[in-house]
Amino acid sequence: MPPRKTSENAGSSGRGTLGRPATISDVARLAGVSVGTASKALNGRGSLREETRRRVRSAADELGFQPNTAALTLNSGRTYTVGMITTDTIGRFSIPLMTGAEDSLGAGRMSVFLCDARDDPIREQYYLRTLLSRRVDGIIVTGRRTQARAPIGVDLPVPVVYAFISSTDPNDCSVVPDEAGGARKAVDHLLALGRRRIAHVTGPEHHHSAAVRASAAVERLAESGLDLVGAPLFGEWSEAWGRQATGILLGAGEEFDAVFCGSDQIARGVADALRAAGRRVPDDVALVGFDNWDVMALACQPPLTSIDMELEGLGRTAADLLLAAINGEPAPGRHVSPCRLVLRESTAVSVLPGSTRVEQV
Amino acid sequence: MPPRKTSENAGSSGRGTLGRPATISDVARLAGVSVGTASKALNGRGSLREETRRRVRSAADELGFQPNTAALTLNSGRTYTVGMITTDTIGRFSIPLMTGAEDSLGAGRMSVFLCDARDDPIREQYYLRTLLSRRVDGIIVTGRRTQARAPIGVDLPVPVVYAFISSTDPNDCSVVPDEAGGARKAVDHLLALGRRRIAHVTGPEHHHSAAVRASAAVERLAESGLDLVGAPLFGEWSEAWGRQATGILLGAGEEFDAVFCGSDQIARGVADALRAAGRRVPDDVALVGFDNWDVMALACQPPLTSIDMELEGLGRTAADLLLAAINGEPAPGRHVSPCRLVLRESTAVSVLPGSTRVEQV
DNA sequence: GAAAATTAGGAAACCGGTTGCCTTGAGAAC
DNA sequence: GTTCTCAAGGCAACCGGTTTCCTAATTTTC
Repeated sequence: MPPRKTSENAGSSGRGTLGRPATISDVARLAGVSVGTASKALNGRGSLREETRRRVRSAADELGFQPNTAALTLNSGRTYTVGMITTDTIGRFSIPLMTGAEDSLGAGRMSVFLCDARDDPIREQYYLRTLLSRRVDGIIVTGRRTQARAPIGVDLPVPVVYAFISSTDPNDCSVVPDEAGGARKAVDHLLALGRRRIAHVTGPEHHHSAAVRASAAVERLAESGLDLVGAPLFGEWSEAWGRQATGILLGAGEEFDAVFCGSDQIARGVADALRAAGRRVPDDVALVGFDNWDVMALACQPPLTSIDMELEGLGRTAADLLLAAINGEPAPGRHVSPCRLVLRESTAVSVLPGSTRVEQV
Repeated sequence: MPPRKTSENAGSSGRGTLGRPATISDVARLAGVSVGTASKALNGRGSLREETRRRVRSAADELGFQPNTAALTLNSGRTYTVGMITTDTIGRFSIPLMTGAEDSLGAGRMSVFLCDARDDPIREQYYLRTLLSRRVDGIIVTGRRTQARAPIGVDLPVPVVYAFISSTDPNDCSVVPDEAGGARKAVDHLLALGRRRIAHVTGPEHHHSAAVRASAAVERLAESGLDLVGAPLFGEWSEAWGRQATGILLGAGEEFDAVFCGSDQIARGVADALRAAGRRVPDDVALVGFDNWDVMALACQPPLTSIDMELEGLGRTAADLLLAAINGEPAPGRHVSPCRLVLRESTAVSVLPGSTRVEQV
């Protein structure tokens, strides 16, 4: 019985290295078995002689056979792919989140579709449709702000996990940093150092993170019967604002021995302005930042004690929750994950320059 | 003639919104036509009555039908997907590259697989196999350093474009910034300001970018019959090194009226140290950085003139070249794309504070 | 030596689309 | 009334795998 198509397989040369990738038919033909048998041999199914399996395997090796994922998807229904949508531009916060998520997913042999929606709802919906059309197994939604946002879609056919940002629908699964807890840790630390006159400089009042961190700080002080020095100074997330706010603090005449800042950039501005004004950090004024952004915290003079939101861990957690949901074990609700205090010279008088210590909390 | 499978479609409710996504069979059934006809109706093929097309389209809308990409892939051979491998961890340089690439690719209705190889050759090869198994239409390789690297694979069945980094194989397609040209622009600018005693502080001597930028600067000065003040100061890519190098320069006793720095971080360190030493920027010493990293350049006192490598444009170019190669028009070789000088106060005496001007070059 | 049990591997359906070819039916031409 | 034309749409092959079912050959059993 001659093979039906004699046209293409006249020469057996070069199929594996050149031209189109090898298919399982190529493997089967080379091994002298049927396609079904080849499939069984490669997947350890069916009942085959060991010698046959070996022959098929070596044929596959020779041709560099890699199963076509589209075909696998078509009859398993699974794509082993998840979509990751950053609702706003990929930036400093998204990177560790993505890295962490990619880490967990890669270990689970999942691939990641990257979508950058750039704060544009239309792009967001476009990407959502694209991902659904590609039948991703799940979706991770991230963003630059922790503030809750409207769900990206309702009744979606795949599980969705929100990372860093959260969904306004309490039944959605969100993973967020415990910013309030982080702020409390910062104040705790300053209090433990014996500082009692603590000021707070942070970002815009309408910014969720600024508001949460500020009120947590105030609350923690109140628990110790203390007040903030002045009101929280709301401004921008910039060094320039840090410098400016320091001027305001110094000009107000009220003494202060510590400043808790809403971001490392602000803290750095404060540090520069304090130094320019002749105040020593940490001797006269202890300083704590937020974000633990290495570029800022380490370049600051002196290096900055800061709160780390552990974004990479957050990304991993989000991915793990998504994998669980894909496997039929969803964990709806807000999952809050703790922040970590990172000690550096800006609060520790006796630490050697350049060293970094992490407090166990 | 009753339908063969009566089991599943007893109730017509909810198919579109719940359960598994609608297939073209669902659409065909609802519209009362065959699957083939439904396909033709939705794609504008074949010869059908307009009324039939409308009926099918509205059935598709009602069910929220999105064609299964795996099925499309299977018979077109194309996945409309490209892989993006960052050879080292996703970072500050990768982001604009990715954003730019994603921009061009998204416009071409391609999706992007993100792979973070973290400087690990094993991860790199793992991801490469994964991408090939998924039959991506092409691959973009990026990295943190511009230095040429060994090709990620040989005789790959899909086109590859290297962005920012380049391949040691001159037949591969690479897109790289013209760092030497950027350095020349920086020196040009300082010379145009009348500065003649220019120093250079930069990163590690063994780092490709540091070496290229330094020798281009020296060369440009030589063309004007000038020498650098002292030798290039090679160190680290950090603010601390910028401060330290400034100390060296000041201590050497040789006068200088400008410093060209290998990075914005270094430049910022230099600016801080100069100010601490009582030298005014730009009046006494003009300062040019490299990278145009907004966080550094804008927070610097005064804001920093810098060289922008236009990474987002680079990413777009890489994506465009990849798309061209996918469509059968490869453009092998190194493609060098120009840098841009961004003017700020650190070199421009009469510029209003806070404003940014871009020189046309 | 014949019937039963076991094993190895092939044939074909299926996943969800696309497309070439063929059939059907209606209107036009004679 | 019969043949020809052409539009409309159905049928089935195909893409590349997996899996179920079945057949053929071998071995076991009595």
